[in-house]
Amino acid sequence: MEDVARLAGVSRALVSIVYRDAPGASDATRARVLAAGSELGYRPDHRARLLGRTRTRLLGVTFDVRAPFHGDLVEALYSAAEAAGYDLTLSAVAPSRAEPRAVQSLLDYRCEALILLGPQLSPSALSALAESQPVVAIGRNVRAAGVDVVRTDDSAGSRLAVEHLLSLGHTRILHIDGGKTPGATERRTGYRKAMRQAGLEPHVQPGGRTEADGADAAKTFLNDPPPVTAVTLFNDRAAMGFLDTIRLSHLEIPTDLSVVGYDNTAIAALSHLNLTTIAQDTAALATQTITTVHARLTGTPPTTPVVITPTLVPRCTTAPPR
Amino acid sequence: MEDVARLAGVSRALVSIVYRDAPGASDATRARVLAAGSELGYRPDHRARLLGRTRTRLLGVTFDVRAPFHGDLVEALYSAAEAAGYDLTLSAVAPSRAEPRAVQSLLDYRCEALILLGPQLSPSALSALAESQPVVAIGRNVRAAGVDVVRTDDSAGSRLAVEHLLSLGHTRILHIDGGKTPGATERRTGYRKAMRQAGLEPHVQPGGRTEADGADAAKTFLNDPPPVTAVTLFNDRAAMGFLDTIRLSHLEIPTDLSVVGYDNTAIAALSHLNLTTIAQDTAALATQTITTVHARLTGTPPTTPVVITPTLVPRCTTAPPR
DNA sequence: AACATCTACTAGAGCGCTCTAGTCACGAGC
DNA sequence: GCTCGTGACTAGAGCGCTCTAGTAGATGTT
Repeated sequence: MEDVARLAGVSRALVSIVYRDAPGASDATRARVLAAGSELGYRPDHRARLLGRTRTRLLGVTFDVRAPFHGDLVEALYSAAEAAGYDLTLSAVAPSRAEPRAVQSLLDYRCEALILLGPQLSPSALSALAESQPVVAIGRNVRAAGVDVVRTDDSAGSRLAVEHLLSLGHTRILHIDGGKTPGATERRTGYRKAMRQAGLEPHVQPGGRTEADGADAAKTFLNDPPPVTAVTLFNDRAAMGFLDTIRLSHLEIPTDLSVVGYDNTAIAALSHLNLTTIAQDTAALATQTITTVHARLTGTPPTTPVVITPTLVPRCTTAPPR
Repeated sequence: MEDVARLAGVSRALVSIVYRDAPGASDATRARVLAAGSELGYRPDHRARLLGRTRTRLLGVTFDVRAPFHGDLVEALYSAAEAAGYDLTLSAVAPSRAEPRAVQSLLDYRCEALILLGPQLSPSALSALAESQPVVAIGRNVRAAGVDVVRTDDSAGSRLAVEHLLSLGHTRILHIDGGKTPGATERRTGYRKAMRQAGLEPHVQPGGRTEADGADAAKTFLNDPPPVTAVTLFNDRAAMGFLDTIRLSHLEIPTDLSVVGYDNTAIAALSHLNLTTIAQDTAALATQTITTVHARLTGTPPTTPVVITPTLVPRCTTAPPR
């Protein structure tokens, strides 16, 4: 910076002004400084820049490197953050890198706020984090003091799935749940409510959130087939594993069995899978998250939980029962 | 920091010493400072800490948020970096966030080096980046001045796949390639060489790197089935799309057709897919990458490309031809 | 007793920026 | 001619650390 200032024949402060696009420099000087800067290959040091400010405009995000849905969400968050003038720093959660570790590394970078995708931390751990900075949990309906929640209305999502199947003429519908995964409870109870409201008996089979869980569920299913004509699963990943295993049996999809996923991940849309699913509105989740964070940071206590309405994406794994 | 120093009755410098685990403080004082620190919830500001140092020990990583293999690699990189005393900062590449953008944001954070997973940038763009800091490309065999390469021996990987199929008795083997994806050329030519060496005629069908590409390839394949008994695909994702579509046809896997993937992603191992595949050694790729970066940063010019040998993971999608 | 050598600690500069509080020159207004 | 305002620019402190140089006191050495 010093060098740029010298080359342009101005003070360091003016270089700062020019690079911040702040008022207080004539067009001629501005051009001269920028020319000097690019000649020397100068780029302002982002960290030093933040050091002096109270506001860093840096948001920390934890995500699961293995969850395709998290990938979609991260992408949406980048756009939403940029639009609001925030910067994102990512920290991955993986089998060998637990969530507390991922969070700690974000804290070291003095993020202004923490955005946690489907956090598995206990409510008390989340509250403790929320004491030092705003914390937003996406996709998990957690009640923890000081923690804001932005999520999809999973109960409504399950209802959409059930109603879609009802409208096709199904009456015996099974739900294979997500176990303890964030959101699983809501999707399960949403299914139960929708079934009861239609005067039908709900049936829930334990499942999980990975392809392997879905495949296992399919084996259990095939082993002693319950008298159902349709299945709703916790998410697309599980649905994928389920479908793959079912295809190896004599059952035809959707003729013998209709299947509905959840999340509308990129994979569900693939022509060969063509999975009927419930779409979470990632763009809305992302912008609402940033809005919430911004409100917290600027002193206005935000009203959460923010609940986004999902939509049904009918594709080819659902049809009227035989 | 000031507050901690005051509470512990010492100078700021001593607090620094204690938190850096540097010599020069008595055990008693050390304990007192740490107690004061935790009472006040003090955590050193990572950014400010790096500011004064020439070495930041911060490595920037770009990865594709949609590629499961990148997820595996990121995880391995975290461990390798930590073991060598480096810190990682991630920057995602996504449809709405192109690679140059991801790289720029890393540069703003003054990373000591850039680690690019399967970069799509041109050699000249890569060289330009390498002028200001070390650049390592993982998984793409690119020749660009100053750019180090750490990759799997993809040619050997393809050979492994072909030899595995030969040993089962296959002679008519098709390769569905990865188009312009990094690594595709090596896998394609490796296949061709192995076939010719066995006195067989290579057959290559254009493909791609996503599930959709694999599914499309399967449609083309089924439309006018070539007289082959086995198929090797560019990667597991394409293999997955391919398999899903093939399963809808009359063809049985592996009885009528053997299929080999590439990458050994978590999905390939799932019981329902059970895909025979070529495993890239992510741990080795990661540690070699960190070693290379470290060598560059400490002045020793590293010898690259570093080429890691892949291994065959036989599972249930390959069998002797009918 | 005089000096060297440790250990435990502190003062203060410096990292690369931004920000506040100026200075200075020029022109407008009365 | 005097003030006042304004645009263009600068000096210097400060952000939260680390690092160098140095002090004070205890211990060892001859």
